[in-house]
Parts: sequence; C-alpha cells; structure tokens
Amino acid sequence: MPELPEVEATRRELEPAMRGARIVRALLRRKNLRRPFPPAFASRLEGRRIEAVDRRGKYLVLPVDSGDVLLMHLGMSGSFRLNRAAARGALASKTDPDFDRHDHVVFTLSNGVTVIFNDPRRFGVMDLIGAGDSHSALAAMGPEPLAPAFDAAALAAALAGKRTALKVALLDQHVVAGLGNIYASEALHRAALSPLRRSSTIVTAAGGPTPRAVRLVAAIKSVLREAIERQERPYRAGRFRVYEREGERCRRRGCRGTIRRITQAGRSTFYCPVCQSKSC
DNA sequence: ACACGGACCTGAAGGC
DNA sequence: TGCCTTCAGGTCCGTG
Repeated sequence: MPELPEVEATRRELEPAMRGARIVRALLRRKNLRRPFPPAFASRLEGRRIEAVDRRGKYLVLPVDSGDVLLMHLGMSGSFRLNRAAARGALASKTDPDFDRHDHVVFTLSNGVTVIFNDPRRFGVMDLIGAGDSHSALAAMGPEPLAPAFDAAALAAALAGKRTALKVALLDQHVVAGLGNIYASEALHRAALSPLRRSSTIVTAAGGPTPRAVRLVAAIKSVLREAIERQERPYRAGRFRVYEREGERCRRRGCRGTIRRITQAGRSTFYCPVCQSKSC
C-alpha cells in the first residue's frame, strides 16, 4: 500500500508495541516474499531486543541489540496488525487457524504482543543487515524529503542532465526517498508543474535550482506533511486533488481544467492540463 | 549512464 | 453464474 505517509503511520503504530521488547519468536509461514528470507532470518532475531523502530524512505528500519538491523518494506499490499490479546509468551503456530493465507510473518514479543505481517501480493521485503554492513537499497537512496537537507539545490543536483519526465523522476528513490505514484502526482499538481516536463528543465545551466525547483520541493514537503498529519490509514479515496479524479473538475482555485489520466513508465499519472501545462 | 518494458503476485471490479 | 481483461499505493532485472 504504502508511500512515505502510510509507512510513517505504520511506524508510529509499531513503535510503542515493539521498541524495547524482545523477539521471542519469528515465525515464517512461507519461505519467501518477493525474495527468499535471508539465511537464519528467524534465529538471528529470536532473543534479540528491538532498540528502535525507524523509517528510511518506504523502509521500516529496526536495529536490534546484536547489531543486526531488520529491514521491512510493505511492497504494494503489505500491512501489519497487532494482537495484544495473545497470552504472554504463547507462541503462534504455523497452522494457527487465526491466520489467513496472506499472514506471512509473525513476531511474538516478550511483552505479549504479536505482530503479524500480511501481504497478499508478496511484493514486500524482509531483510537483515549484519552489524557494520550496508544495504544496497538504503545506501543508494536519495534524501528524506522532510529533512532540511532536501532542498531545491539538492533536487536540482539530482535532476541535472536527466531527460526523464519529471513525474517518472520523482518515483525514482535515488532522487528523493518515499514518494510513490499518488504523492508524485499530487506534488506536481500543487507545484503547478507538468508531469511530462523534462526533469532537467527545472535546473539552471549551472546546475542550480530554478524557481520551479523551489516550488516543487515546497510542494513535496507540504503534501507529505499534510498526509502524515491526517495519519493516512490504508488508502481512502477522496483526499486527493488529482489522483483517481480523471474527468473531474480541477480543484485549484480559479482553474476550469479537467483532470486527465495518462500512462508514464507503465503507471497512471493524473494531472490538470490547464494549470499544469508545460509552460507553467 | 540512461531509459524502457516486462516480471514478480493476488484480488477486486467491470464487461460480456 | 461464470470467464475474461484490466488495474492496483513498488521495485528489480534484462535489454537496447
């Protein structure tokens, strides 16, 4: 499901239940998600204390007291649920009838909470980073969009020389971390920039930011901040200005445009051809 | 170094 | 009632 706001909402839900607890048992109800679980996944976690529940881009990052770091990604359809009613110390079994067929991982914690990872499409990821090691996905990831370090100069530097359409570039996690298909469209609409515009056109000849880059960074930050504030629970329609609004009137004040849907890099883009024309 | 298309999965929704 | 196609909030890999 998730883009950054939903992952952050998940993090906030998991943190009070998981931080400081020990993993008594890590039950894998199948041997892979998108990829196989790493070797000794369960045994490296069992007995370990969870020191933090952090987020980087769309990844949940959980350092444990051995120095390993548990990395989790929700893919398209992953979600967690907590079962606080489980008897303290009781261990889930693989064949427990309470599980549905998409409950793939069950963490039983020392505080009696059970954390269940459900993922119908299995595009999710669970991985372990060894103490002191780096992880390719994290190492190459672009800046956190809400961090001060993500500013117009940083965005310009990432887009300099890129011929790709702006919308496609915003989905590239090397450019900025955490944007997905909804908020890339939403941020471009807020910034009044065409999703079809070539990325390098918001960069000056010297590689610096143009006013458009300044606008786009501000739009990305505010769109994400507002979504986090709403504590977006699994996606509800009706909160977006362009996403899934094909054929509807543009909601920008004074704009009479009609939202269009196009395909870019195999994914739907929604935008208003009037207030997001290529000349904006 | 790009840029694009397809692959990976299941489920929901709509057309016939 | 099917059965078929299309679409879905994300990466990753192979090919030009």
